[in-house]
Amino acid sequence: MTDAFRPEARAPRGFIDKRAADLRAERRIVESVSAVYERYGFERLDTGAFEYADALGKFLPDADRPNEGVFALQDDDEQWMALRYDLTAPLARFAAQHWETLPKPFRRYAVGTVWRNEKPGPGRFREFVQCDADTVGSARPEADAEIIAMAVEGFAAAGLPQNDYVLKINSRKLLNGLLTSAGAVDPGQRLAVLRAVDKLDRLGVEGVRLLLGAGRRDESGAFTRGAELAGPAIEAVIAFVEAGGGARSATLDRLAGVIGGSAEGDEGLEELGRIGAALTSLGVAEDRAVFDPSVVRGLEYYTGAVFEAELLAEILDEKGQKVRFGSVGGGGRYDDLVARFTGQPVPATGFSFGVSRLAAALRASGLDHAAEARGPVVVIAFDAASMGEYFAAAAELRAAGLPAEVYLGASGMKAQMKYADRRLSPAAVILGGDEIASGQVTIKDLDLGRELAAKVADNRQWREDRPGQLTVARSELVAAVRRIVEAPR
RNA sequence: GCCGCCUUAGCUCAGUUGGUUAGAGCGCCAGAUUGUGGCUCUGGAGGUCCUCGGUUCGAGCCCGAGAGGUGGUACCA
Repeated sequence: MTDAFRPEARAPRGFIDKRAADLRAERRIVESVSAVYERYGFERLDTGAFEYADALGKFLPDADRPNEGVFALQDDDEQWMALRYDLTAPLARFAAQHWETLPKPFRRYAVGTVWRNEKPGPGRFREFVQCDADTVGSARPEADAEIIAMAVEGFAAAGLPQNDYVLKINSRKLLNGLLTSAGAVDPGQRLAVLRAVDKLDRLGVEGVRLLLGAGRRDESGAFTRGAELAGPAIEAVIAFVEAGGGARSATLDRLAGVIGGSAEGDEGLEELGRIGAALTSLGVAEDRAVFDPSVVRGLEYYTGAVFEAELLAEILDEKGQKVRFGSVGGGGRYDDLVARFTGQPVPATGFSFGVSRLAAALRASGLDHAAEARGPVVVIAFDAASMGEYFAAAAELRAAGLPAEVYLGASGMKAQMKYADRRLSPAAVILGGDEIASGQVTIKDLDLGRELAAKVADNRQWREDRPGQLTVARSELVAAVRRIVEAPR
């Protein structure tokens, strides 16, 4: 027995345990965002956690395992399945599968857990919750505008103060036009330029300039290769990324000056113009949704407008260090995703709330006003012979809608009071021999007691005062407890 | 993946040039208080000093390798 195997009690990294308070915060976000989506006429869709790996587009032609980044396993028919890494790819699969019978455009929202097999960080998990809305089957820029408006409304509904978030909007078409006019034709070089542009907020203009040219060495000594653009081309790209800021129409005017002329760029400008007009009609404030030419987003499937939601409030960790949470939501237009399955191009656009990251950020920034989860009313258990009395009292409270439980541990009364205190119970119900004999019940208001205790230093007096305690007729139990539970704290 | 830093009690950490039985604060449990959560006092439990190997009479401390964590960077569909 001495050599018995003892597993270490720990969760895999990036997988976190969420307790009542965390879950309440997440649920509050999900419920408010879902309500916004439904108000805009989106219907809910749930799909399974697993998809075939090829449906996720995560199958390397030469590898016998799906690519890094997903959690994959082989079914008993040897097909590779993978846990979904977002809610968009499953939607594309669903839309392709049911395209003939769906009402089009198909407007759906989805709430669900997604999994990514990558290195975790602050606010970055390997299992997290997203809340998506997508319109499949509309190429109108107004569809994008509506998605953006919902995102802005969603953040407000989730409880973020007006000035703590912003939605940044850009278009892949602008970026493509820029790349062409900058003379970047090689796909690898185009990719390098996009990645450099994406880092503007983190590295600043000088860092981006280095990455567009020869490359950059960071403070840890690691070297990142640059895009090797020529000098004038670098300045053109810099002028482009710096054209953001201010009112939407002003940004568009500046961008037109920088990249006007290329066919794709002009197309992007026209679409952004229509998105801007629609945002104004929808009542989206100029400073909540802005055009920002440095937004790139992931590199794979976006084909037009791209959106990214950013928290503006500075967030400090327990040690007072600044924490970078990254974007708390993003999306864009992906016109080719459904075509992967059907061969027919289907225009689509959507946005995804990073619910878990947003909850973590709210928590870290103290914006999470949710009260700590209250425990139930605790019925103190004195002796086994009277268990019936305790359970009857708990049942009465429950029937009246008041959460209640009988203490089921083995400890004495003192420990039971401590237990109720730790559970943040509003009240303890004391049904000892004396009370039962006299047809009464003693109820202790734990909040009130806590308050009164602050003024009492002497232990004897504290014990004799029994602060916050009252004894009533047994028949008054529910009414008396209700008064305590419903009293304003 | 690459670079840096870190790893001692549940948590935060101290631990002298390598030298008996590895400590503190907080937390936890119990008692003072036969039926009362706070405060105070007293007592108690709790440790493969990350792992493996090496050097040494002797290693928490020195050396090597590995693992885990963390920060940056890369990637992020």
